[in-house]
Amino acid sequence: MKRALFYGLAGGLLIALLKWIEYQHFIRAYPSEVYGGLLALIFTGIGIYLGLRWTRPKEVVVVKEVRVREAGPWVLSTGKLQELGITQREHEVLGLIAAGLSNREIAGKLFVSENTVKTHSSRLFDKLGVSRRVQAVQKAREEGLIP
Amino acid sequence: MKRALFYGLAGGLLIALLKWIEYQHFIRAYPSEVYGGLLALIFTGIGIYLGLRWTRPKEVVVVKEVRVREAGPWVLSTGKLQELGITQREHEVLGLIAAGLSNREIAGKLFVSENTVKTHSSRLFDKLGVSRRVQAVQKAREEGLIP
DNA sequence: CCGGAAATCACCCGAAAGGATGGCGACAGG
DNA sequence: CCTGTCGCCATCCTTTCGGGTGATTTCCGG
Repeated sequence: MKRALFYGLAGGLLIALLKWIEYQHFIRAYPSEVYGGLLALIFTGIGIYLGLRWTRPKEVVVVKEVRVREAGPWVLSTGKLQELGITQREHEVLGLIAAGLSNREIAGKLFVSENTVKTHSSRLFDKLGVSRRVQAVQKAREEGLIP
Repeated sequence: MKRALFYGLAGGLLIALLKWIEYQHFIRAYPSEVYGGLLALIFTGIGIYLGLRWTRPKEVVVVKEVRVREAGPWVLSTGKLQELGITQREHEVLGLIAAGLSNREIAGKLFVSENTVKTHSSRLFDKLGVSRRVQAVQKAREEGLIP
């Protein structure tokens, strides 16, 4: 729905723009240059957006130094995750919260909106039974959800 | 897989469409439209490529594992404390922050006002070179200021 | 094909946290 | 005595968080 609107608008704008240019006789003076250049720019932008959007599912792994105690390379407690009903995305957000990132930074890193990060973290806090991020990090560490 | 099929089909359809258009001599009637469409397609592709190219490095999988021999029952790094110029009170506040307490709770526990806690934590963040409490906890743990 | 889980996004609101500045009393060392 | 450090408190302002509600899209399994 939203996408349709977006494309509709973009298309409308494009057409209007072209019309205007046509009226300015630019199109007759530099037909392919102006027209093509604009198209190229606009669609390059759209391409970047689409590329980022559709390839998102590629695994996003955070560069992180894992400090291991001699007990071994730390193992994620998958059981706890399921027991608490924590989804991958939530777990991902948890990791970034523990890394000290703000919601906005997390949103940037995951290519989603800040609102999304907030819902994720809210649900996360719920499932962990905490109400602040520092507590969440503490709890998660205890439960073996993060290194 | 499903997506690949979809794109394949879409591509096929597009080509067929273009062929049909060509056949209808549309190319002669509306050259700019066809030209623009092609440009759009091409630059969308280029955009996708560029978008991926420039953002890819950010999600390269680099799991750096640093083995550290952290044997004993943890010892406070007094040196670091002095080096950073952290006072006892600030260190005390740091501990409570790491315990997941809010400024108000810390104030209650230390019998001081919330404002005082805030100045302490502010200075603490300054000395630790961070700006959020989760970061402070993380940093402090790295430096051996808290268990 | 339907229903539910998961992920996404939006908007609102109130509380918490953080930054900047300034003031005040105590106490130590030059 | 003067200066510096520390601890304490306040006020103002901005940003960040957290909670609540509702909606859409995608995908999976029955």
